[in-house]
Amino acid sequence: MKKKGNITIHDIAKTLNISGSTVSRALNDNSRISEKTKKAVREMAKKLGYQPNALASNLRTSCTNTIGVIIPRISRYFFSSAITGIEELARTKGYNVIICQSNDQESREADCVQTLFASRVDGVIASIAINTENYNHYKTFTNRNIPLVFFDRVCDELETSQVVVDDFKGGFLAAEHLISKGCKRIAHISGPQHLNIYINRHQGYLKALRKHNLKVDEDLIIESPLTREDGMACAKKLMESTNPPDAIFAANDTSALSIILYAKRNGIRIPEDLAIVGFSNEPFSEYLSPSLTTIEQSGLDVGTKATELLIDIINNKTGNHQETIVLPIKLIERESSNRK
Amino acid sequence: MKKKGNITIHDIAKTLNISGSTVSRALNDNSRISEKTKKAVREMAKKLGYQPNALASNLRTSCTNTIGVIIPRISRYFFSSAITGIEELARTKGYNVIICQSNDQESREADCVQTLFASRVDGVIASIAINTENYNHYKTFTNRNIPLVFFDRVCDELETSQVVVDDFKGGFLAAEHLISKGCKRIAHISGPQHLNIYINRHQGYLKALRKHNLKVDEDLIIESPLTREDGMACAKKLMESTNPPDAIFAANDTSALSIILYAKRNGIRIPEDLAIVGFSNEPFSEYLSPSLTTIEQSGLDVGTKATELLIDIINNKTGNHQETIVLPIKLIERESSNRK
DNA sequence: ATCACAAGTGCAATCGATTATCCTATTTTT
DNA sequence: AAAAATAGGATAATCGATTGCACTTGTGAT
Repeated sequence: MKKKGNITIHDIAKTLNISGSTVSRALNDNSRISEKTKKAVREMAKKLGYQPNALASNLRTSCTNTIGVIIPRISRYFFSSAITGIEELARTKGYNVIICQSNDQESREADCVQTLFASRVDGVIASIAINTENYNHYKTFTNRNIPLVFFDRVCDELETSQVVVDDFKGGFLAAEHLISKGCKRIAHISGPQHLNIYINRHQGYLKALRKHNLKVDEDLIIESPLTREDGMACAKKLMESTNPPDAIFAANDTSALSIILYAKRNGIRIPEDLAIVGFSNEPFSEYLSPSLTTIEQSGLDVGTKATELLIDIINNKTGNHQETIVLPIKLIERESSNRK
Repeated sequence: MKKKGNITIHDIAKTLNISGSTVSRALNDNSRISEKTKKAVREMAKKLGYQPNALASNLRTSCTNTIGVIIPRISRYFFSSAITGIEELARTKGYNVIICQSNDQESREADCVQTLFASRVDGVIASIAINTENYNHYKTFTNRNIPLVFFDRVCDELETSQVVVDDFKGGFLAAEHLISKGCKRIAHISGPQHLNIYINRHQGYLKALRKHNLKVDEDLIIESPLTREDGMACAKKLMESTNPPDAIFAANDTSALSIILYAKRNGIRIPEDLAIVGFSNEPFSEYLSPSLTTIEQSGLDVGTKATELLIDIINNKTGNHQETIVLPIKLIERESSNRK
């Protein structure tokens, strides 16, 4: 039995004594319906409190007007602002957004893929979990021609479009900035080297050193998962070595924070003894003491751009979609690197 | 636009030479189907790569296994961790989650309601936009018997279940803590007084003052939208008055942050001249200089609890659902109030 | 008048899964 | 052995919106 309170187009049709198809067309502003009828339908729809049933529409048209998002964790500022960008644009274009968090675990990421696929999303925007090394689960989408756009942590193995920030330039600017402050032994705490973003930050760092004829000391380069804890361990390792650095470029702000904490606890002066540059401009970076010099990347812009790209592909499925968009970054100078 | 390569139960039925209904029942483990048939169906489903079409199922059963969430903004840590809690539990219970942001605007909030209703979500978890004063749009859900649970910023006008933290006690503890540190003139920067959470924090503050026989000075209580900018204005107003406070309890960490910045710029020593307590324990609060004493509230717990409640209601629609769950808070003492 | 054509609608099939109801062999009961 | 019960499965209606096709009028052209 029909649930009361749920008005369908047929209820509208009945009260106006016209057919359901006419109501449907009127509501969709089809040119074959006269203005007069459209007006009557709209008014009656409003009067009855009609709410379209997206399920029925989706089933028929087999498009859900829904975009799926897979991210490592929503509680990281960069990702939550990316989602804000995604949501904002998606909603104005008439799409819903379903968000799944991988918690940076490959298996959870595979679950997310299944969930989004079962929901028949029209397209997917994803940023890869930090420990994902096998990308096969994403083929669920590519195999079935479901548009897929990666952002930030992208994957070159799959032929998709992607949106990234200029990590290479970020690494370059960070290192060059430290060089300009007179630092000679610049360490780098790098992220997992199977992720492009960390490779690029690393490469940018190397390029700056070479450009300014500083020799690259492999002992000053550490690969790290970039957590609070590991950042602390890296700081300790670097600063207790026989020939410690006079500056550190950390591949994210979290590990830069750890370094600052370590330095404070051990009487190392920042920036006099040790200058520090991070990456991301997390909300806390501005308020640290000393405040943290870092590379700003706009999650909002990345999210917006990725959505733009995705909707483009959805609306125009033909053609080769392997665009890579690189968004600009910006060095934000603060106290942690402000040597005279 | 139809995607080919999508296997339906009828494809399975055809290859096995049985009917679609049998396949459906087999996949749903219905007792009327023999084990033998079930096994054959499962195997064929796997072999063909069958993926159920949730849309069709949802339309027929008119339940979507989807929970809608309306929050002010995802980029605030409290809300993003609430979502993490919601997602986590929802997913293990077989629900999807659709998130909408109101951006703290009433009109956007009304849009979110429409969107979620059109998606035919099975239930909704919401936290009210800061400037919402009319709650009629939420009646879209209550009128149609769609379970609704509020959290944090709740609404007493509608008869729903809610999950909040103990804001009253938080306000009380914050003020009492300042009193215990010897403060005599304790100001309060309060939030919009149409929102329960701010009323309660305010009331808790008042109770602590009365308990300890401090007279309440209305000049020391300011209502504020609690933004960065307005926090600065409040600090200025309070500290430039003829009889400035020796402590401030701010209803959120953002305005507490503003106060700290103001004090630093104006040579006011914290906590010696001015002790400060915030509310929320934002991620940055720990790293401020001085670090900020504040009230910790767990977004994760609130989200989890709200989801628990909602799923309960969904599964048991009868009965009167107006439970209010109050979760504990905790005072976190840091430097900003650490007077001898 | 006759025909072609367009505007404005209605009819009925369709999307894929679910489910009330019906049907046909077996098996069990008396 | 006849009747009843049961197992196992098939049919067809259904959810609500969309859409290809057919149909009715009215209008202008021939």
